[in-house]
Amino acid sequence: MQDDDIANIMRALGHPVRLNILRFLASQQQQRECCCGDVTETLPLAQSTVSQHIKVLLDAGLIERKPHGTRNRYMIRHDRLAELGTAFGGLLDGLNFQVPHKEAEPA
Amino acid sequence: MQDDDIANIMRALGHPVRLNILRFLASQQQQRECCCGDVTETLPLAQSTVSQHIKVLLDAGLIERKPHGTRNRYMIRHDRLAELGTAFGGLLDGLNFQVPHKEAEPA
DNA sequence: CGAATTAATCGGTGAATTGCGATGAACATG
DNA sequence: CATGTTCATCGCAATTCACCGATTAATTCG
Repeated sequence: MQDDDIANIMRALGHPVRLNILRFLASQQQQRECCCGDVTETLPLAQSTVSQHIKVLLDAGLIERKPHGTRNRYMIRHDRLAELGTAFGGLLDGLNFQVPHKEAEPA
Repeated sequence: MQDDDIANIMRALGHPVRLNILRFLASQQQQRECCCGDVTETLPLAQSTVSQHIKVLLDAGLIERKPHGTRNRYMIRHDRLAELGTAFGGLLDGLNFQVPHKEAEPA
């Protein structure tokens, strides 16, 4: 992964609302897939604003959209999270620090 | 670490120039401590711009300043990188939701 | 003290981000 | 076909970001 890619992803993660969205998607996706409205309900923001944040996460490749009827279902891209983990580990390694690697199986 | 803190640090890491600065500091600090001018030489940016980027990294707690004569020496805060590694690992863990064990259901 | 060095900070510009309400496309259903 | 639902997208305003040159504070040294 290039510096630009890493920086892009970092910027996508650089907003509390987007962290919340990611965590919400992660917590719900055991049972169901969430659409934009589901996310909006959990936040004190307008639908259009949430949609924008979702777009940022989409562009960063952290989530994917799956159209389903009149609504779009969003899900976390675990493959990309794995990539990110590796890249981030590499970054920290490069800064002369060993990453504490927990071995979590990406379901 | 709070979401806001994580988001702040992510935003600080969300610019290629700042990644370069961090890596440069890391690469040089084996031999010497670097001042703002040293960093500026390695980048196609004005001194004031580099100083701004350094300030962002300072505010995020990723580096520290040590005044030394007429110049300031900057060094990476490995303690904070360790914290960040832990927090980031926790974040990814939270997003890579664990699939419950098949036999783990309470009878 | 005066001159030089270093680098933070100020002021300005243009672009990007964050938020909103409103609009419109896509789809399901009566 | 008309209606309702969902939600991406389009302005729009306010704020922040990235960059620059110029200035200024602090320090060293002659």
